[in-house]
Amino acid sequence: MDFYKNEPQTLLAVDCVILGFNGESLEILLVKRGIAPERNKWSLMGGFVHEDESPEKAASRVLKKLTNLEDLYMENCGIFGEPGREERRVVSIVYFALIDATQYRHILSEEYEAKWFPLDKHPKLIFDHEDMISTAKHTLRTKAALYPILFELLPEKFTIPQIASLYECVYNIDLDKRNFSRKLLSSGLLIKLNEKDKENSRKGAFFYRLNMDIYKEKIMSFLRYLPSWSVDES
Amino acid sequence: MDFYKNEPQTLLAVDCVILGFNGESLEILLVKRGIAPERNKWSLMGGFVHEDESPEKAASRVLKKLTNLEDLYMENCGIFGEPGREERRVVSIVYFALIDATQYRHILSEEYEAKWFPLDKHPKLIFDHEDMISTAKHTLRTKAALYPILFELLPEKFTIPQIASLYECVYNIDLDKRNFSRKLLSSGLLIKLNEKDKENSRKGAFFYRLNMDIYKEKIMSFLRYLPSWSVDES
DNA sequence: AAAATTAAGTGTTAATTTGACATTAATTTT
DNA sequence: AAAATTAATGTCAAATTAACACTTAATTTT
Repeated sequence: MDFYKNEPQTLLAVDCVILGFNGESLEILLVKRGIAPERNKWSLMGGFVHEDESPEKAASRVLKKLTNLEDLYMENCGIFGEPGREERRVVSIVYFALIDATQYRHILSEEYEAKWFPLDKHPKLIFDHEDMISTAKHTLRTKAALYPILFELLPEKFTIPQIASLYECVYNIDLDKRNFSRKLLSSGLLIKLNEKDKENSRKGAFFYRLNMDIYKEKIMSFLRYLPSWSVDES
Repeated sequence: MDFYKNEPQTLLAVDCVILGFNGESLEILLVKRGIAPERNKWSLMGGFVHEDESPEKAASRVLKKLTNLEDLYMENCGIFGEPGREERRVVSIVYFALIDATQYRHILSEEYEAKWFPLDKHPKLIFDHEDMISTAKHTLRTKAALYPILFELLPEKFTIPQIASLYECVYNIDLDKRNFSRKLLSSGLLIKLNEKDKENSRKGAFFYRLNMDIYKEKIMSFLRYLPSWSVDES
């Protein structure tokens, strides 16, 4: 049986807001668009959803094609489907992806003309891609307020000053590093390594890595208006 | 010019997880499906996205058709597009909607066979609609941990015991009402009215309403790892 | 080689917030 | 009028936070 015969079909695309952190500031990976319309203009990396794949899968595929990376942290952060947002009706599902800064420099596929830009100072983009970035930023902030996802932007081994400046970037604030460090350490989320990062300071800062068990536990653990104990996560 | 000529098209649908609160527990509004396949089985209210509307618009339309309510609080909470989730390939965008319990009883459209069920004890649903409810619950919890959206489930005038039991429901916990009340009042979010709810207790509890200015201010104001002051929300 | 410099990391303390519990207050029912 | 019920306020010790000072480990300059 063939159902829904008279229902309208639509073009379905994904667009990726690919974010990285260079230790100083957030960056976004943009590409020069390869197809018409708006060919050769800067845009988010995107693509159409194939017939045999989910949108999420499509986003992974597109990301892999550009960066050669798999299993990136990725999350849906909006759906753009206003009629008229492109010449032809296309509903676009937007994902943001977080990439570890230290790996990405050399992995870009040759196939695309791609470039990292400062997140707050990038070229004009096609269609409503600027709005997509805005919602991605917002989702990132909301999510990172509850879940320790910003670690996805850092290498496996990172220092506390690194995390601090990452949080400062994302929320556009100044942190008291001393209090921040103490708070972070008391969470039990970090495991101290016997090794220092000498790149960024004379004294050098100890490397840490994530305690994945605690990482998973921490999810949903800081709910406002609620006592912090025992939230049933079913 | 006609772009994207050779790209595949797909059926795009919306499904709505409609939640209400009856003072005691959360409820979900389900409908008996009107079309094949799976006709006459219980399901989420849904519909196809028309050619001239955005998915969000489609969800509003579908919601209005069922409840006659407009401007409901509504939020995307997932995209279900695995090939094989239905007989035919359909990508479904899921929204959850929050409805004020005191209004909804008499507004249901005659056109649909719809019924409120306890959220934790509802009939089996078609396709992957159960999963949709799970993600809706999860999104609700995450969102409500940062934003005071649960008020959307209450009437304009509400009492503190009402909010407390709502939070108890959503997070499946017991609250110390005394501490909860103190915390809530100190947020400045509530404006005390000169009127009591006598329905639910002998003494009666004072009604409050939301201070919308503070409500908007509160957004993003309780960030873990960050000092609570001055988060630039641009 | 000593002194200056830089940024990391640890301490200290007062103020605030939280959690646990007790009491008082307003109303209806008996 | 007493009993029952639930709202609302109060108390206090413990925990957490914010603000600030100091020490430490290394490198660079003199």
